[in-house]
Amino acid sequence: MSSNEPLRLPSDAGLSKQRVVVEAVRLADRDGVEGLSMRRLAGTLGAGAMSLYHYVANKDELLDAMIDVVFAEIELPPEDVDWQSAMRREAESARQVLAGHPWAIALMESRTTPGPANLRHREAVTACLRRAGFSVLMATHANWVLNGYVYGYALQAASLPFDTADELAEMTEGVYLPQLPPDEFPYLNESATALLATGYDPEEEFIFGLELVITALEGLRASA
Amino acid sequence: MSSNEPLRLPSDAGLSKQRVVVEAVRLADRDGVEGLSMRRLAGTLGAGAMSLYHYVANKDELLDAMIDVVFAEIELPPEDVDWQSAMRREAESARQVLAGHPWAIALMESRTTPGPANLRHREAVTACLRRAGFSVLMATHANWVLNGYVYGYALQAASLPFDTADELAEMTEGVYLPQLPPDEFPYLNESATALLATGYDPEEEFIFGLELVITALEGLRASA
DNA sequence: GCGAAACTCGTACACCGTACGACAAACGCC
DNA sequence: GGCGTTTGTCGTACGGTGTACGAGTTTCGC
Repeated sequence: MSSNEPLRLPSDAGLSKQRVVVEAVRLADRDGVEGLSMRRLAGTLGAGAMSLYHYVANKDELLDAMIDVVFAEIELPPEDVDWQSAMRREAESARQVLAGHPWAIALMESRTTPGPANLRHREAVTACLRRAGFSVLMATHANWVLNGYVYGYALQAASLPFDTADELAEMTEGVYLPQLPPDEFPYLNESATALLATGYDPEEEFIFGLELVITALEGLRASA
Repeated sequence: MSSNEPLRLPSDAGLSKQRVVVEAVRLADRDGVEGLSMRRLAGTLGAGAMSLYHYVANKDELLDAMIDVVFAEIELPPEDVDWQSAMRREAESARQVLAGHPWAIALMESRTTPGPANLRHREAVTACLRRAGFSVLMATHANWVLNGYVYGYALQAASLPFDTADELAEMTEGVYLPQLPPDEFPYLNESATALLATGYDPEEEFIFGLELVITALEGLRASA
């Protein structure tokens, strides 16, 4: 290096916790969370590795902050519609966001302290349910079921190595079906074959389960 | 080290892929997956680190195998009962197993190729549903919903830093409630307070959602 | 008995998170 | 202006990681 001036990269305007975390999210989106190292992150920010520690206590705190950035991207349930529409919107938004940051799902397991965006989000969902007439207990149940379904769906979707229906068709034909001989896996074979013929839309699949859950919850809205 | 003989630890009877993977699971259960290193694993097996690579191509393959060991622990749905009872048993077993290996949930996201135990399991579940009268399409839907709920519940449960109702009460009173001032989080505060008063059983919570889903699916059993 | 295969593992390399402390720039205050 | 202090940067170093490589040993088939 030639001089002692900061040597900023193109879009650089000084570091900040915000900038560090956002860039970390971008890096994780591109290379996965296992490709995210303090040195590489610092590199893309045009800084030395140790400079990051001025904005983040350690890598764990960085990961926590990244998760909260992801939560902040999820739409809050709108307040001017019935609870079912509100939950649909919120859940679909969550699905999309988690699909865009697949690493976030795996990270959620190990980070135990919810960030501010997470809390704000839970508050808004709980508020929506309570105002719709759910009891405190039933709102807690509903929260568990809805979140469970959304996270679980995202987890399953993230572990599928394709994004589009075409890719799925290719994989099914070329990789999955050959692994499912009809004598050993008759039913899975049948499913895969049918799925190949019918086509398949992950968003539709999500909505199916979501409607199922929402409808079932509506039946319990007035219960204790 | 005094001599050139293998120097086996107590319960040692030679290495094998089985032994390596099972010990890895035990280590992950104790120290979490981030505490699982090839060197430490080799250490507990009384072997050199590089010896493991004779049974496992690399760490990723080890992780895949560990996941499949976990899947193998989950009960298959019994064949001699109605589909609802069978799914209840299977889901409850899955919940227990995943609660016992919390690291497995986070690992599932990144490992994209299902192991043999996983496949066998999916086959058995699909068989159960098909025999109960679900159409191919509806069985696929049901699989997604059920798995989604179970995984999502396990994910949420794993990210809670306590296991017993007592610990939860302590945490709620000492840590959570103080973070939920009534003016900023009125509804979460209300929930936490109620939860503290009523007590709380994670297994009951799980069963609530499970029954909800199973009942809703029963209504679609005869649909296309 | 001997060649080959199966198995073990010491060393080395590139990379990781981060403790420590040296350094420079910016700021508050006289 | 000067000058202490705080704020921010980062080079170096340490102990860890996964694993490539190859040398060593044991076991097995003939």
